[in-house]
Amino acid sequence: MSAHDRLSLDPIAEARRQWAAHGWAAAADGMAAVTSLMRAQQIALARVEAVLRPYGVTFARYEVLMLLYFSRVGSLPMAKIGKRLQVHPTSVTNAVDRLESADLVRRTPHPTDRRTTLVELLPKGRELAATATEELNTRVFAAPGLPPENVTALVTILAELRHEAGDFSGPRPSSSDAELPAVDHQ
Amino acid sequence: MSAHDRLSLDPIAEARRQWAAHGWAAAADGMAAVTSLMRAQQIALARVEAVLRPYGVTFARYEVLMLLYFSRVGSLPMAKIGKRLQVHPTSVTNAVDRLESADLVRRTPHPTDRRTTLVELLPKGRELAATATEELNTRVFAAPGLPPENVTALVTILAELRHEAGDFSGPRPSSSDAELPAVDHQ
DNA sequence: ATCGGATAGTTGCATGTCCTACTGTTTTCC
DNA sequence: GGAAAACAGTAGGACATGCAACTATCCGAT
Repeated sequence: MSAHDRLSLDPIAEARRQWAAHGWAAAADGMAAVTSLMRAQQIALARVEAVLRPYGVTFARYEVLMLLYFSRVGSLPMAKIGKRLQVHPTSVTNAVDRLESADLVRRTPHPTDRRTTLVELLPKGRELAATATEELNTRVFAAPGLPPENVTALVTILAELRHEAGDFSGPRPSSSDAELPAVDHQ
Repeated sequence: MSAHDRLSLDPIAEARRQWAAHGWAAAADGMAAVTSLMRAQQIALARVEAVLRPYGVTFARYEVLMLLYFSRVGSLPMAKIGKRLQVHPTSVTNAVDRLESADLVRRTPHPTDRRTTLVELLPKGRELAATATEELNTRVFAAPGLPPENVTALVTILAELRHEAGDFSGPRPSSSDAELPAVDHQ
């Protein structure tokens, strides 16, 4: 993260220009979109982690915590966590290892299936989740640096991208919660 | 990456619901936006890296290559690369180390400033850049998994986010190349 | 019942990113 | 001029992520 030295020109717009100049106009927008995604994620992640740092957790671990926080029982199998967060099983192992070291969660054997390990949210973890969320909400999520209508549009567009990538098979998101973002092309 | 097992419901929409249910409605959209960004970046990166893998480079290294490819002289100072790509100096060192090992670039001393190291694109690197770009363009950038108008909208919205985050000080992107995406909120 | 395939988790390895700290250079300013 | 500040690049350390490989367990088809 950290915007080491502000540039005068948008580097992505610059790259887009280069793409067009080299006869790759058809791919210029796609390139710009992918590159923007990379950078925007970096920015968003940096903001979130800045808030979470004092709590001693990263966004990845925070997500695990919240998943458990929302689950009625307060515990979930590792595999289910990985599926919900859409990350590799090894990432779950890593996150849970660290959360366990910090006494925020605990591993428990599954009562009937000896293959699966349950991750249980401990009181300390539950409290951290609640407190950190409050702060994240006010300092980042409630003020993401975009006008509300663009936030919604962003979510909708990315939902379509995620759906297209096979993240979930449910209904196309565009038609349910929000409307398809209709961009006014001048 | 990898969409390990497709879920029936959109996990982010699910989280958004939970947020609202817990009295955090004001932050729900922001949370969804940030989370979507994380996942979308993962998806985009995975697609790109899948194409680049046979070439033996990652997206980070590819970006360095392209920067040099576009520079007239074919060489740039490390610091300038870091600023353009908006990454930490140590990341540039890392990428250049590997590119140099693969004989794609070469480090040269700066003629007048002995602090700076120039990175020079070698013929092999130039060729790889051209070939890989062709394939990336056709396999990813030209078909990013979104309708063209949404790709443009995405780029515009993210440009605003990046500008807001201080990535560049030039003109607000929304008013120059593309129009402000006007989302129809039904 | 049993064997083969699917599942759950872990470990080892490679990568990228950032941060902090440190060494040289160059520039700035008194 | 000369000291202080800024700048360029690198080394070491902490994390997260993914892949491949491996063990243990469960499940289904024969």
